[in-house]
Amino acid sequence: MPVTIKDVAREAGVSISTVSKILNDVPGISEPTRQRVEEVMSRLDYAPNSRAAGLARKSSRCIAFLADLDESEPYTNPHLFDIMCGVQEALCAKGYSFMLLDAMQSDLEKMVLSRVFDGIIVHGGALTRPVYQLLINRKFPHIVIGHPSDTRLNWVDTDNALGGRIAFEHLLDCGCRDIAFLGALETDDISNERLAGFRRALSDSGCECRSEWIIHTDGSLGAGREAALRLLTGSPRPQAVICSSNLLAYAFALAAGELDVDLPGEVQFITFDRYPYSSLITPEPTLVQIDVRDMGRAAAKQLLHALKKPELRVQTYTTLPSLIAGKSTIKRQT
Amino acid sequence: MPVTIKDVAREAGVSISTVSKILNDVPGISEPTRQRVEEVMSRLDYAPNSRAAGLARKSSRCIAFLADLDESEPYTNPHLFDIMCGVQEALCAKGYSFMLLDAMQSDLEKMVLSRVFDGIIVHGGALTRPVYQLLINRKFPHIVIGHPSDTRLNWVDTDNALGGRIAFEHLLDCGCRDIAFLGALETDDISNERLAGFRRALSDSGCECRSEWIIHTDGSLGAGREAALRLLTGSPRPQAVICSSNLLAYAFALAAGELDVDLPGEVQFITFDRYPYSSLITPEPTLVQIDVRDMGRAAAKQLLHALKKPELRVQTYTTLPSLIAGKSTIKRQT
DNA sequence: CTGAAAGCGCTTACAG
DNA sequence: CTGAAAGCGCTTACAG
Repeated sequence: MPVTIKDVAREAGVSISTVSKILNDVPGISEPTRQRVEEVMSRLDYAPNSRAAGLARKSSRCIAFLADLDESEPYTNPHLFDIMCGVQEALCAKGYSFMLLDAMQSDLEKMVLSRVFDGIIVHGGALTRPVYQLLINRKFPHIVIGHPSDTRLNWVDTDNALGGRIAFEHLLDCGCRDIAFLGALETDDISNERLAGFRRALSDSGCECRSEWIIHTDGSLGAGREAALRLLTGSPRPQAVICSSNLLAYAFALAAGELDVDLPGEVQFITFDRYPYSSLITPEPTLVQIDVRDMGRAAAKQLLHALKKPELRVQTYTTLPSLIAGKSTIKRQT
Repeated sequence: MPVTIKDVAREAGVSISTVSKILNDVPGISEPTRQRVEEVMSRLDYAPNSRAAGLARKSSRCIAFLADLDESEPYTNPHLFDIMCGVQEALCAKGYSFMLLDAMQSDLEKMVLSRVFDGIIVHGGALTRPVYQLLINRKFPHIVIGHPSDTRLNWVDTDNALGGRIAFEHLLDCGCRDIAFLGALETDDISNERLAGFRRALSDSGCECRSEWIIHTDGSLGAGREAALRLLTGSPRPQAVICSSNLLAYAFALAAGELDVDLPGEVQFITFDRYPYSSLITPEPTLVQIDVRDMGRAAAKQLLHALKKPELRVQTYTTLPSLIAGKSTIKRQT
């Protein structure tokens, strides 16, 4: 039988109201009383029952995180885990707890109706039609991670287009003007946004955009290598290549090695994200890094904020991408 | 104002006791009553308030998962995420929810006292002294993932020694008798257990164990490559190498490539785990795979079981390792 | 088979 | 500054 608020009250010679007020930092308690009660609480190892408090308070101080937890996910998408960690961290700092839900498995509607959590953060990959309906119809507090097409939802995202621009501008700084883009599938949103940012920056700066230097692959190692071989043996050859993913950068470096093309002496390259493969790439790649953990933190903070002001609209890019200089780019002599 | 059990009772013309019994599948309700009440529940979109139910029932139906959520963790340890997914899956299937806790951040003792969750699964890396004390002193329901040195705790783990044995036996089947082991730090438990299993199997089968073929590295790419170069240029040269990690296997294949050693024609190799790097290794490695997601499931089930029988001791290896044949091993002509 | 009542352990007006 | 009381929304003996 755990110790309850009654035990504390009795032991301290006060009412349970007083104990409760001290627990919740309600002002208007005399200092001697507060001290006495706090002494008793710690002596008895008292902590308030969270369910009872939640019932009375009508809030669980718990936020759910909904994601696809496929078999393959942990290995192919470490970023998802990192986002989660960021969310967890920011919630914990505010006294909230973090509940993980699998999109495929959980009866989300029932959990929402049961008020198991006060709000939900939905990873873009798990935003199915029913989830969408639920959020809209029940006006349930939420943040989507990843820019959804429907603007009635609240969301945060990383600015991939800006990432593409930053990659371009760095190469420009290095003296490159003939720049190719090695991308993934045309249906890959992230790759496309990076490409779009690159293109816009390209035209802003008055550089020429050769269509044969914009390449879409299926994102695989094999396809990346072949595309890289074509780029490197084509004429004219670009001075630099933006690889839209880590794996494509790996493929690119592999192809350059086969052709004995010196990186970055003859051709420079840049990619995105430090993981999972950049540590295996030679030369160590310069990359545009996005702190997705920080985006997770931002999502959590925004959601907690929205809990107070339900009418608040959150639709924003968080956490600017930053450049991490490696050895795959270098200032060219002019 | 959400709909409550009272609303359902009124609308169905029964008492709240009756509704509650139907909710909890308590036997002794007439079929017509049950049907009427269930119709009302679904018409009103009713789901019982989980906090109120938990308060009355004195259980949260929630299990915590404690892990180190370092910045680097998501990228260096995808297995942790996979274990979590397994735990989540098994809990969800039993109507429990999954709460994620960071070892560095959360006030675990307070949460335990507040009865936020009914039990906890502790990832080995997060089993610090205070956590240990808490579990023992409060007799709190728990499962540790990874074999702790103190036997008063409940735990599950994978059988890494068996993995080492399986790797060895496969190579033996392929006709190799001169087998080296390329390991990580001498303080790396997993690597050591694999090594121990290998050694035992080696002596069981009467093969010779050359001490210069047991190599400890710091587990890095560079150290792995150097050790591999030494092994491959040494005399006598082993017929096969067991690489205790994915990265070491990558390093080994790299070194063989540099020396133009044909894999698996001249030397065979085998490693553990499919991720994160095996897809980048040429030839595609044969590997001993451990389904850590399944271990997560097992941990969750054991913990739920232990909730009913607090005196139950769980100390067991779950989920046998299995061999996945690749192209880095091959039956030798004899 | 059904229901009235006590109780789970808190919070929050409200009165003093 | 402090406390009595109502209430949060369920479950669970217990009585009928």
